[in-house]
Amino acid sequence: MTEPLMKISNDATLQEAKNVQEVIPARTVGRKATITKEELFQAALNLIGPQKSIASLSLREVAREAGIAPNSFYRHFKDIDELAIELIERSGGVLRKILHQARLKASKQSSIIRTSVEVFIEQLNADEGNLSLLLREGYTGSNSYKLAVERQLNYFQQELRDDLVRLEKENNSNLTHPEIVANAITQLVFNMGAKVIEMPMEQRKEVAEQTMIMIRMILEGSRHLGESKIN
Amino acid sequence: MTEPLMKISNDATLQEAKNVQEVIPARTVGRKATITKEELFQAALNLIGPQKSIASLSLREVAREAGIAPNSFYRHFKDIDELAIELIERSGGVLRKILHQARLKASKQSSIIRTSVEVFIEQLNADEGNLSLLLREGYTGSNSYKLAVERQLNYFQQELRDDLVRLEKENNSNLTHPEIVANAITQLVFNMGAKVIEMPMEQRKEVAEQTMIMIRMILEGSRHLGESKIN
DNA sequence: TTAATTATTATACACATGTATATATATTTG
DNA sequence: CAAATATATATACATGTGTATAATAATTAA
Repeated sequence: MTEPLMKISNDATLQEAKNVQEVIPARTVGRKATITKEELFQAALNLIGPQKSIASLSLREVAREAGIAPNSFYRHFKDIDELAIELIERSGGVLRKILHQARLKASKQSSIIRTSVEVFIEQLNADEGNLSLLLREGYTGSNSYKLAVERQLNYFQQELRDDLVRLEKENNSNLTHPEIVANAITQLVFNMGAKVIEMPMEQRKEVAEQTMIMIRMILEGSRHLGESKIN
Repeated sequence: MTEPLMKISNDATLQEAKNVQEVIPARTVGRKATITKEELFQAALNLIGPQKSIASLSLREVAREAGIAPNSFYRHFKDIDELAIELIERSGGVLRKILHQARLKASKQSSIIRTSVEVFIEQLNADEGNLSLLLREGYTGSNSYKLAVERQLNYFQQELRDDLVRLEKENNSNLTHPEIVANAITQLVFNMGAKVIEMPMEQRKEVAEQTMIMIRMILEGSRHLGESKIN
């Protein structure tokens, strides 16, 4: 990044406006925003694909896609990075909501697995943007991206853990290390998502079935590790 | 252009030192190469870190790091992409060799897990470049990067599978779906690697222990799924 | 309406990139 | 030794980038 050669001294108004806008979305004066954050999010999501990560997005690209002048971008985000972080959080929220609902519907344990994995894959079809974003940015990009993704995965993991414990109690079974179980499942499911994202439908099914077997292994293993203190 | 303060021009010793290069192309005429592919690999590895992926490497950056003029790059690779693919393959090879040796030393099953995971982490300390490369490029970047990484993980997975089957036979145990088991373990271990890469040592230990528990769950689960056809 | 206010765009600049072309230099062959 | 030739560098250019500064247009308060 290039350093500004000279700082402007008399645009305090500009900064003021930005802060106000961030805290109080209801402006009382001035021109109405003709472009919203949401539109910029969408533009970014359109551009991000299997090939393109957030890190490789340029401000000008996003602006172009959104149909605005490059500089207008600054009215909404300080940076591409700032947009990225907010986008990750948005995507995580959307996703968790959907998956949690899916798990709520499942009452028996066998179907919690199937339902979760299947909903996950469906979601992949419906809205690739959100997911592929999360899947990728956890591994590449700046530290702050990773932290943002990790936060989302932690939410997911914790909710899964609670569901698992509840279901096991209902079934009079007993998991050892439920957090670790939830962690492992989260990893495998998200990995599956990343892998599957560019596959045709038939192949997706197959990978999904394999992932379900893995999950069953983990659950079974977790129950048995408790019994027979091996290794 | 003021960049190259240091030239390598006639530094034959340096080239000699890096002479691990397998096959010498045996030119018969013309000027001797003063810079090798290996040096370009190293330059790239130096630059790639937790923050920087191959995709974000520029040709000029690599050339700068290697101490050569930008255009000299073309003598060895057509592209940054071409370098990337070869680098991925190189890294995969290095890594598999090390891990396979670790597994050979293990005779009992309990220690195959521990040994593999620990060697993996050690390797992370010693040579972050190779590993972080593989860990990242599987999820971002062009399709060809992903394919290259997938190829390496498949090798790894297959070797692991064979080892597991052999060990289970020796122990008179019996795994169901050994390929799936190997697949799951591979995913978890590589994920762990990616996560652990920026952690301090103490924390690494802890994550490693958790991963071992996951692996044990999978192995236990795999044995028991065979017995009691549930779900 | 008019003036004030502010979002958007236009223009401009310094810099980094990939690479085409030309040139210099080191090494081997004759 | 000199000629041949492979390799490295120098120079240059079109293009893309982030962003500073100035101008324009839309909206609201007066």
